[in-house]
Amino acid sequence: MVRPRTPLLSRERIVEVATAIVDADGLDALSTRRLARELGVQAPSLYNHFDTKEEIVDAVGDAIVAGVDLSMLGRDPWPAALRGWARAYRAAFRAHPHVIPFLARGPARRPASLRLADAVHGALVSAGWPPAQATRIGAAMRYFVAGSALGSFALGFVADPSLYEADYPHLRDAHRLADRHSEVDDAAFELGLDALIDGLERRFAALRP
Amino acid sequence: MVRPRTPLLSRERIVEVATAIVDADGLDALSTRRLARELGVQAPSLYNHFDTKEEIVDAVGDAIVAGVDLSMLGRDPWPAALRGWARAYRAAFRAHPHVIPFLARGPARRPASLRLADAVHGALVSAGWPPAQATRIGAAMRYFVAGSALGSFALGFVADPSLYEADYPHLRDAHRLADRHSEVDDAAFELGLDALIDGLERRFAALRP
DNA sequence: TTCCTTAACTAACGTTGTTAGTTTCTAGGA
DNA sequence: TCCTAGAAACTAACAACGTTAGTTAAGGAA
Repeated sequence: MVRPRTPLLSRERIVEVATAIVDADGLDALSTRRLARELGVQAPSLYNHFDTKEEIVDAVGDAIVAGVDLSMLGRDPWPAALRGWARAYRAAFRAHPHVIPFLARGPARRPASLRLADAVHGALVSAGWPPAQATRIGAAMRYFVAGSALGSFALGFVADPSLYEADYPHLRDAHRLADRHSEVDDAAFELGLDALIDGLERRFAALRP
Repeated sequence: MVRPRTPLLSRERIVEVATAIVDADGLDALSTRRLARELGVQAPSLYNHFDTKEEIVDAVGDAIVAGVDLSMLGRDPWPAALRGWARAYRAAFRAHPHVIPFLARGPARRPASLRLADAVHGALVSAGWPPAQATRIGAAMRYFVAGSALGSFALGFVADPSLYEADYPHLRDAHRLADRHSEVDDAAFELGLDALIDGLERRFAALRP
């Protein structure tokens, strides 16, 4: 087949199918050949729309970040805004867990990630935080949210009690974590988020004595 | 060459050279053929000692986690212990930055990671935290530390001012972050860590009114 | 109409992780 | 001491990977 009447591919369609593959089977499952096959096309055709495979993954990441709600930033008081944004950010990540190690590399030149960083920093500065502090807060929040979305803490433990009994006495009940993993992870996220913002509020209060 | 008098390879030597390659040139540079070449051997010989390449990277990761100092846990008061442990954990990660995307990928099934989780949980419980809360704190701390080690926040930004000027007004000075990245990341880590532990201490105080 | 660009193709290259099968040496038991 | 099992290296090869080169025909502009 050559040059069809109406194009078979578009950047949008490629990104869409690539996201589906990554969500279903992980980042490693995304090969140019499989992506092309699911698009009804041969692999090299992708290079008419993207220069490299990495550029495709970049676009997938950007599409995900673009879905994060930022409306609370600059509207709500900064602690509530930060809390709401962190929840929205985490929710977007958890919907596509396989992409996180990639996203965690930073905003690079992805417009949606830059827009997000811009909104967070802007909200903090206009709330009264000194710019240098606002940068640190944005970074610290990203650390926490990315880490929490990265992988389940609770699912890291096996459901087999005998693994822990002998060698890890304090993990005696760890085998129960796998069953309640989303509950445990959610509670840990909320606790950490509360504690973090609590600590920031105290620092904010100390700013203007 | 066949079956030499004294073995050319050992798990230790393989892990050692693999770590050196990854530290020098990144995870992608670690191929079985290059690893074998630097060990003076052919690639398939590695499979006499490890079943898959992933197992080799796993062993590299475990060796790194095994190097984290845990001595403060159960010795120092819990806030100081938590702070010291988080710093040691992050320092171990930052000494081998290229391995982190991998460590971040998989859950903690490695013995060194289990030993670490055991020590953290034990220290919190014997300090007086209810076990359920201790689990959440351990998780939240891991989120933060893993996220902070995962990738530099500051290095995520490009050193080219023109990228930000037009579209991202609050990121006007973001192009300067790359130069001072370790300073920025260190300060963000310390701020977040302080705020987090601060918040936890308030919750601890509220535990026994 | 002519002509450049676009978007598909086929074929191929060099690398990758891994397996199969072979050879030779070592270690342990009879 | 001899025999055997298995360990540890090898060579050869496979399928899959990302990517490039070169080809072809349709679309759009002049």
